[in-house]
Amino acid sequence: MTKPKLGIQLKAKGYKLTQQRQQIMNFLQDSSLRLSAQDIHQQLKQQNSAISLDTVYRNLRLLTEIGIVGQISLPSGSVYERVEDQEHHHHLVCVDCEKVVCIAYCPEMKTYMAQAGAAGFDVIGHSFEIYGRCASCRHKYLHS
Amino acid sequence: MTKPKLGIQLKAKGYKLTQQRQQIMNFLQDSSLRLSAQDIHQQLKQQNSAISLDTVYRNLRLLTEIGIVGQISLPSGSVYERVEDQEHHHHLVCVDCEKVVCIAYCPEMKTYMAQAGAAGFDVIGHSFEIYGRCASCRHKYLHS
DNA sequence: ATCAGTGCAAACCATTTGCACGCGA
DNA sequence: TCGCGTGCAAATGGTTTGCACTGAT
Repeated sequence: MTKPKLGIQLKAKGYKLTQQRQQIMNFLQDSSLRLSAQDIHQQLKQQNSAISLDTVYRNLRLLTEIGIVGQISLPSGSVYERVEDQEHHHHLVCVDCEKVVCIAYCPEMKTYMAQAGAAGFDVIGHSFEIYGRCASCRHKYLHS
Repeated sequence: MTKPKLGIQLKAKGYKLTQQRQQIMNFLQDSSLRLSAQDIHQQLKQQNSAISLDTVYRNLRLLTEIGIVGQISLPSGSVYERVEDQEHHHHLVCVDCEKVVCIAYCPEMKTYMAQAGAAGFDVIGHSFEIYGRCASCRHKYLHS
């Protein structure tokens, strides 16, 4: 709504706004969920807008590189979410059920960024994920 | 720093202590780095202790399930580290030359871990990488 | 002696890529 | 029109699995 239109952001980087890219972003826009490439492909198919799986992958990759979406790696593959700079956050990832929970952004992260700057690094992005077992999986785990 | 012996931990869960498992753990023990299955396989091969890649995968999986090692998913695959390893550090990764620079462990990271605990999460491991361009690559980049 | 663990090769599955055609600017 | 973007199919690469053999207890 108040953030720059997708088309603008793409054009600024020299990319075209295609139907497929629009559809993918609409999808990530609507849902606050994190979706895999396959999820997106499936669901678009059910909306009668069949776009190829390759294209979904290609565009998720592009959108990730541009910084419009964020990629989260899981043992079974990656999931994606829309990035909003204002609401930057990180994740807890359950190694059993792969549930992903957001944790609040913590200003102390800046300590790391400062070190990066001191090392002469131009920071482009960063990833931070905590892996573990969620409460319910831990319960199952202890009883097996 | 005497933690339970590997053999004991395995036996407690009904698993055997095999040469291969011992070798893999020795490896993770020694190195403070996080290694991929392939890394471990390669390096063991160079030590004249050739164990099959499948076995490395199978055992890393087992050790992860038992909670002896932590698995970290990255887009290019998984890396593993010893769980008790509190003294690990994080990295700056140059997106151009792929140079990796270590940065010191920062106690503020505990703030995140605390949040994980509050969410009922059993922390097994975490991943934190800063992506950017190193000083020399930035120079080249600006002149291309 | 038994059965979990191993090696090998083949299978799997998410993701990437080469190529020819189609569509956005 | 021009060249990026797409679809298709085939390739890739990390990881898993079926099977027969080996080794730890």
